[in-house]
Amino acid sequence: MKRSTESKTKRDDILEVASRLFYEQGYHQTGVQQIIKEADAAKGTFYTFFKSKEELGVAWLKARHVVWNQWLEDAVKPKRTARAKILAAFDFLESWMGECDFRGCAFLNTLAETPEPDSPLRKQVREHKQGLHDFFRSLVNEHHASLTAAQQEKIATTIFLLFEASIVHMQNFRSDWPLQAAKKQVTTLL
Amino acid sequence: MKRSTESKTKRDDILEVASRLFYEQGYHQTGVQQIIKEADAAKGTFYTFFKSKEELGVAWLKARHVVWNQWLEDAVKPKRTARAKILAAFDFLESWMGECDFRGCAFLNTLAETPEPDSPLRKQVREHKQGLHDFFRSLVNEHHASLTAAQQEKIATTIFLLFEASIVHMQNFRSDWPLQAAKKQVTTLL
Amino acid sequence: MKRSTESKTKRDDILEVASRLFYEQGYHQTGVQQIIKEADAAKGTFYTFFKSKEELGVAWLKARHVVWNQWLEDAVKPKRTARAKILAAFDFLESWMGECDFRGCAFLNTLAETPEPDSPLRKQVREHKQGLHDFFRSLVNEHHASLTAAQQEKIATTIFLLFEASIVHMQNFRSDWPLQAAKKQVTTLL
Amino acid sequence: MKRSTESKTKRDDILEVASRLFYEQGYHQTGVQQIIKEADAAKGTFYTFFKSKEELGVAWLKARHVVWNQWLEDAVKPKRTARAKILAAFDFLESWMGECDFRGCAFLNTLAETPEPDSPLRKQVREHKQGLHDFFRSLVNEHHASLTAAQQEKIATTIFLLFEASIVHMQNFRSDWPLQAAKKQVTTLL
DNA sequence: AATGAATGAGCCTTCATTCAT
DNA sequence: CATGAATGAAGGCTCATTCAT
Repeated sequence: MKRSTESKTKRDDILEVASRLFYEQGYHQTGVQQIIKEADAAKGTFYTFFKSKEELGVAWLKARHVVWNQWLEDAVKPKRTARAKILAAFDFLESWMGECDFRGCAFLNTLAETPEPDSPLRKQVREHKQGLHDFFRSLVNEHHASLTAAQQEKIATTIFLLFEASIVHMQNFRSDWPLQAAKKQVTTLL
Repeated sequence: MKRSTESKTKRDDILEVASRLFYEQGYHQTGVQQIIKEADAAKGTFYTFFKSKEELGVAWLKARHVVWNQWLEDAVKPKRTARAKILAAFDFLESWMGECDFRGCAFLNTLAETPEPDSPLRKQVREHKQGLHDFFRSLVNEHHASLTAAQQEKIATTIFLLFEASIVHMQNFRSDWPLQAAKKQVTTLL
Repeated sequence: MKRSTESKTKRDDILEVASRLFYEQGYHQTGVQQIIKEADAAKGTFYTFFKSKEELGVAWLKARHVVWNQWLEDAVKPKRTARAKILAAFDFLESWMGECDFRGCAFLNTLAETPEPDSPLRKQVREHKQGLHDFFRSLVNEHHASLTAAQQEKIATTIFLLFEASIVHMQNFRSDWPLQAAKKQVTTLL
Repeated sequence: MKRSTESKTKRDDILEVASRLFYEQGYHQTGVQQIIKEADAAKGTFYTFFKSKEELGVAWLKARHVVWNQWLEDAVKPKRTARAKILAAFDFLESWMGECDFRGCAFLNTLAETPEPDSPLRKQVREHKQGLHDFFRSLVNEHHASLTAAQQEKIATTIFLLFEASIVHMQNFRSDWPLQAAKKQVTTLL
């Protein structure tokens, strides 16, 4: 029996539960005990699969990276033009925030929780955000193909920053006005 | 012995030490034990002054609000025009980030660490950020006096969001390119 | 101004609050902090009047002794015969138990809480119960004047024990059936 | 290594030590720290086996219930008649009190220490005492088979109450006179 | 007479991790 | 693979008491 296709392993259970809890409660506020309890696993089982809590944290962010990017891609795929894709990214933000358990960006939250800049967790955060920045950059380059590289970069980064700050302040104020303002501004820039 | 004029009270010691540790390590990662140890205080002394760790957290953010706003005001005061004041705010960000122990924004970090939206900590965060938003709004209103309210609001919020995201990603990437891009964009908007 | 007649001293406040809390929560479960807080007194004030928590405990039991005996006497006084007085004592138990905050006998509870037999608290308990035993003894002697001393003693002690166990098990079962059974038995004995 | 047959588990150590300390010092006066120290266990080990101190308290009372009932049964078993069994119960009391560390009834002490009537601890107390009441009731019914139910009940409850108060006041006065008086009275009733 | 800062041991509980089975 | 007993430091907080003012 190949587990990968037919059934979920205990490792998957743990990762799944941890992902939910890390996101909802924060990485440091979530204990290994709670994770294994909700995943119905034993202490030892946990450490069979993960060398440490931090390694689980990294696995979480790696999986989250894939999942979140898929969400973004799914939202953007239907659109034809680069401009429409960028705006669709902001629309995605709106629908994401509509979820009942919106707690902002898992990566930014982890960044804030993790002082040590060289920690494995922080590396995942940087990689993920690098990727998002690149995402906007290539779309802007496509849309504003005639602009200079410096001009393109300014616009791409602006959009990236507006996107990021929208997430943060929707989390903060529990309202979508930051997103609406950002979207308007982005429209102007394109 | 009049403590108010001659010497620091133990309460001040505790708050001072806690402010440093909360900022450097995060609120939840910092234990009461570490605080009192570094403040050279007894357990009981802590709870003579603060009903709970959370209350200390609130005291920290309240003090931080005052201190940080003073930094901003000091940076902005020398400038005459509203436009110059806004740009000076971004310059302040640059010098702030230059500090060896830059760990981003205490308020945004606390936001990320604190899932419960109605927690006293989160209230402090909202108040502080509301104030910063207002700060940019009034300067934009002054500078762009002839624009419609809606246009003013869009610009003010954009600047606010760029400011915020700059902090977050300077913390994330440990580099000032987010700030430079933001500043360029803000210059364009004014 | 004589405080004793005109106004309550802080000492009285403390003793009054402590009496309530000791009875409701138990002696050991009640902290000095809670007492002074509810009595609106300072730490130092507490120790001005009471050398220690234990001394306050003794003061509480001494006062309780007086108050409780007064209750009993008030209940018994209207009756003319010794027999009626004894039965009135059991009736008093019934009305006492009817109080919303009935928590059994302060003295027996303190006995149970206090392992050290020679503690000042335990001494108060013994004195109080000695007095109650004497109370029943003299009434039985009066009622059964013609019996031998040994016979009198057996009856008096039986009544005393039934009285005591009634209190304990009304506290335990939160019902008055122990009292009703005891009263019936006592009626038979007289 | 099969623990169940060969050696005592740490859980047993903890429960055993706790049982002694809870009885000797009282439930609330005994800290988890002291228990694990005397049981030579780690903090975490304690909470591997018991969800909370209260749960340990309940486990203690449950075990005590079994043990104590066994003592009683052993004392009563040799006797043939119901009457003799009842008197043997009081004799058991006497030998029990002779133990050097007599501290009264664990259940009654816990009752006195625990204000909250619906606490799990209080439930154990009620169950245990219910059982003891039943014990006397069935013996009285057997002995006084010809009496009415009401008469039986009065006698059974009287005996139960005399039994209980004997324990309490042997603990209080550190003497067996309460027991002797109770026994004499019980003899009269049978 | 009264204040409240200061102490440090102790409260119950959770932490991340190891390891023998 | 999987279990769960075992560890000991640390979590936030309360305890009874002292003492300088």
